[in-house]
Amino acid sequence: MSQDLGIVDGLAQLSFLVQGALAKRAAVHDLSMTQVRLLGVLRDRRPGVNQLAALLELDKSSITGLVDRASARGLVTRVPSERDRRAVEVVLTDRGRALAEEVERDFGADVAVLVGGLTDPEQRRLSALASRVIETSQA
Amino acid sequence: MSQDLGIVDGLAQLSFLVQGALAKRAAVHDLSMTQVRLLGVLRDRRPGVNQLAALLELDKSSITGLVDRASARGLVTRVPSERDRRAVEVVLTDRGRALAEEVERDFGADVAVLVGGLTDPEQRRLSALASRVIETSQA
DNA sequence: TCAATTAGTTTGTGACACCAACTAATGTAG
DNA sequence: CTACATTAGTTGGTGTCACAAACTAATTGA
Repeated sequence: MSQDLGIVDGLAQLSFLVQGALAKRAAVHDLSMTQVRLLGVLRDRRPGVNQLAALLELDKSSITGLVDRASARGLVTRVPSERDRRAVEVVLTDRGRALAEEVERDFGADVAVLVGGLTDPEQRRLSALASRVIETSQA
Repeated sequence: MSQDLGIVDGLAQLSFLVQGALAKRAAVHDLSMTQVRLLGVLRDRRPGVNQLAALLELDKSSITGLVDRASARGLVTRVPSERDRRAVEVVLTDRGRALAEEVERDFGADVAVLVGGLTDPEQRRLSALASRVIETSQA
């Protein structure tokens, strides 16, 4: 049964599965993948526009519209920086935080289903291997 | 060191890593993620527009422009169906196939680097686990 | 045979990506 | 203490890509 796809196709297809699940959960709340990443990144940071551009690997001009739309929905706000009158800090609102947490919960349920065919030890092994790969990439 | 992120964050972050690598390799050739998926899907199929929409989970009206642009670059062609004069078959050209293979090779190199921190048996285990998850999702 | 269905395109709207050019504030060299 | 360069962020222009609704043309079926 379990036709091994090889590491390249396996990881590629798995990534499409996972991203697809996340995108669908996000779409329920009219969030694009980029919006999800924005909310995710803001959970533990209050970056300026330029830092945000670096974090999301986008052009800074793309950030303006992204934050505009999220801000129009009350998910984030622009707080003027104290030390630099040119700069702003982009900050998650309570509403934005709540929405991020909701999407995260829903997505977690999807992942549970996805890996439901694996035994608990296998799930732990997969989690550990994924973590190792991520860790490597950060070095 | 190896802080386990848990299965949810682990798979999510891994999927962003993998998709990011693929997107960058594709961007070198001015291919969007959707174009890559189009080329990938056409490797072993010659679907009509509606089937393509189902495969890519897009609206059929989105397919028209997608195929238009790929066709303008000589990557795919529209072949009129023999049996149904309304229908077309979207087919990969030699150029499209060559490009798809090139992107696949480049991306394969990225994956090799990504999992380079794992031993060979670990890589096989990861590949097997990924394959199992994918297989489950197809049932 | 003729109404309903199906295949695909067109039109219009919006999100989102880029680049280049811009304003305003900050930094720094002389 | 200016004057110039740099930095933060926005604006405007272009193109891709997604959707929905309306359309044309061919096919099906009652």
